Amino acid sequence: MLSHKAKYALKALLYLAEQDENHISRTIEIADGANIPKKFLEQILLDLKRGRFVSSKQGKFGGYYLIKSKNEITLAEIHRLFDGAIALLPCASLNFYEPCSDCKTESECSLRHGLMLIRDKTLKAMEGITIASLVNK
Amino acid sequence: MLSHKAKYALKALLYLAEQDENHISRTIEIADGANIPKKFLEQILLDLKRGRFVSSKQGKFGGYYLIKSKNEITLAEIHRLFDGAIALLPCASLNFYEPCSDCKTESECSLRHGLMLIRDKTLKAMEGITIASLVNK
DNA sequence: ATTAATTCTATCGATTTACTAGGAATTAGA
DNA sequence: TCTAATTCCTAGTAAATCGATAGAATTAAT
Repeated sequence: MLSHKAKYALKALLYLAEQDENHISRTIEIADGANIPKKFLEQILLDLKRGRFVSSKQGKFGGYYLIKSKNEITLAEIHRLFDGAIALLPCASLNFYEPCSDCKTESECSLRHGLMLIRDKTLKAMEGITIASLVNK
Repeated sequence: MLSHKAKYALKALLYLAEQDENHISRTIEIADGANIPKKFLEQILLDLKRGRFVSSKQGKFGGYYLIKSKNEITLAEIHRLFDGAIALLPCASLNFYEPCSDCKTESECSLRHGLMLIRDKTLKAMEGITIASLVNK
């Protein structure tokens, strides 16, 4: 399941994607528009900024705007940024790989092979969902 | 990601699937064989029993054994039993459906449609992974 | 009865989650 | 330069969840 953070991030990005080019959205505006607790959203937007999905203008009349094309922001990326690995176990993960601590024979985790199949399919599906694909759905 | 419980459950089922027909496995035997904390495994086996994947014989010479064919136990079922919904949000779930609380227009959650596509693909993949398919991998 | 096993209930500590609070830093306009 | 509006940053917190443990009750074979 997605965390609230990830869900809110998607909704915030969706909100930003729906605005006119060059429009700068204040946090409060996004919070109201997408029904997200404002202070919580602040943190999320900062995370999205660190992840280079959005950028911001500070001070009066400041706010946030997309810096990545809505066609290029995928569910997979947002999942990784907020909720980490897409694979079901660390030993089956590409970006968050860690060996199993409880597998007797390191390289022969009985679950790994099957879970890597799942990961590949899930990942492909998640890369197919972009912010653009969600707009006006 | 899978919880430890779900992971241990899969490993326990795998262990049981590898035993001779009619063999009854004690908890301690499974725990040692699959490297699972014994007391924790107890709970997991009880959950698996409630889920009708295994059954048990009590008392001396008691233990656990599979009552469902290893071809019919899928990753999807184990995920649902221990970790709940396979979908990324409750509003996109088949078995654990709940409406979003933060979506303005109930039936028009902006994420729902995309997440249902993911769910369908992930579910299909997870239903393809059975205990039998994992044995000797 | 004794022994060895499952079953059941309760609890614990640590971590994570979902927020909230308060204020510092930054910017623009009056 | 002052003020208002905004982002940015650091803590803190209540609740839930997770991973695991403890111990007593129950059951069955000998």
